[in-house]
Amino acid sequence: MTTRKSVSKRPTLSAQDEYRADVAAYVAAGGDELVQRVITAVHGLAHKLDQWYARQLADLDLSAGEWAVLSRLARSNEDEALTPSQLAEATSVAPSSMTHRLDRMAERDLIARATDPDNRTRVLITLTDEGWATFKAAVRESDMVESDVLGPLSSRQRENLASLLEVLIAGLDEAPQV
Amino acid sequence: MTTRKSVSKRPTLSAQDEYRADVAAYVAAGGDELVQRVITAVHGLAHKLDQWYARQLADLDLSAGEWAVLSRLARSNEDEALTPSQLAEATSVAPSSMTHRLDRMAERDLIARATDPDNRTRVLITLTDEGWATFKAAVRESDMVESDVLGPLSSRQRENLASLLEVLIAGLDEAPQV
DNA sequence: ATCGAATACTTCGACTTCGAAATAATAGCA
DNA sequence: TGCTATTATTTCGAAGTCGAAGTATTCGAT
Repeated sequence: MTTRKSVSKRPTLSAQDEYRADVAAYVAAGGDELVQRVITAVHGLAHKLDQWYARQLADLDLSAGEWAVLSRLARSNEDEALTPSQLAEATSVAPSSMTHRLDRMAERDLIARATDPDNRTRVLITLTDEGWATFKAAVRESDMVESDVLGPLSSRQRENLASLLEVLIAGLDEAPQV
Repeated sequence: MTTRKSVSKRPTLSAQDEYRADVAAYVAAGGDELVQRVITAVHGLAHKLDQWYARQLADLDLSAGEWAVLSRLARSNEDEALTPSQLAEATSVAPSSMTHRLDRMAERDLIARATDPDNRTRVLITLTDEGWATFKAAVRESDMVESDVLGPLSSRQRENLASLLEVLIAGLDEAPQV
């Protein structure tokens, strides 16, 4: 009985093993080790979180793109209304795609369209009560997952991590066009 | 001269301002502040990096998805060949999408398809020399951008940041199905 | 006041992705 | 060996996204 090439073995690497293999490959190809550890970890985390969000948003019948619109509107509904173009820019999508996305969201009464009285070329988008409720529900659900992810860190470590990341965020504005 | 409703003002918020506004909105909606600071920063960084990658990859005529395939193959070409399904899983895409993606990549001689001699149901994908060269070129380009992003941190801080993130990565395997 | 350029959104055609059904080959069991 | 269940990939139709062209409104110069 020879073992006949164990091709069917596929143990599904753990997130940690995936991470290590990725870093190794990037370093082997000429990347700096410390840089690759940080960047690969950031991507791995973001990606994993995105997968979880997608599952939770599906419960609320929202796509990631729709969530992005809700989220962007939620953080500036009172003071300033946003136009479709601004939403497209903010959520990294083409203006034409935003038109359709807003169509669907208006159909479901999550947002409302109104032409700007001061400039009738413009359309102003606002969150409806329904939209607000959906936003808050999503945040509360997500916060639970996110708290779990940060579970292994103490309060002090979280503070430390947040500070380091915020330094990088601040630095993003330095050299905008790379 | 009245100021007549400054609607046309759109100063394009800095990455830092965007970050702060997002955190504020999530906290207002019921999220934990420290958690939201970390998570929002991770997402913001990943998103910004993705934008830069997209620009660089465009130079090499690669989509983000094609890069994902190249990258996954590059880190395990010697020991194990991968099937389309495994690549689909690894890059978070439907198997049917992978079929088309591999079609295009094979057309450009970045990858090669070969039926597994041990199980003719399977197709094994490998990187061609051209594929390898493209992978390495992309890594070297990306590493420059990434180094810039980490510029504001000292070596010691980078090490600290990497360690904290790696704790979180390790924790992802604990509670897989949320 | 009016013409032309600029701005903002939408419509259109092409392409990518998805999920489900179809196709092909293997593995296990009688 | 022959039959059935399983595994793996591809094909197909529906939906989302993109860039470009189209439409409507405003702004500025004459």
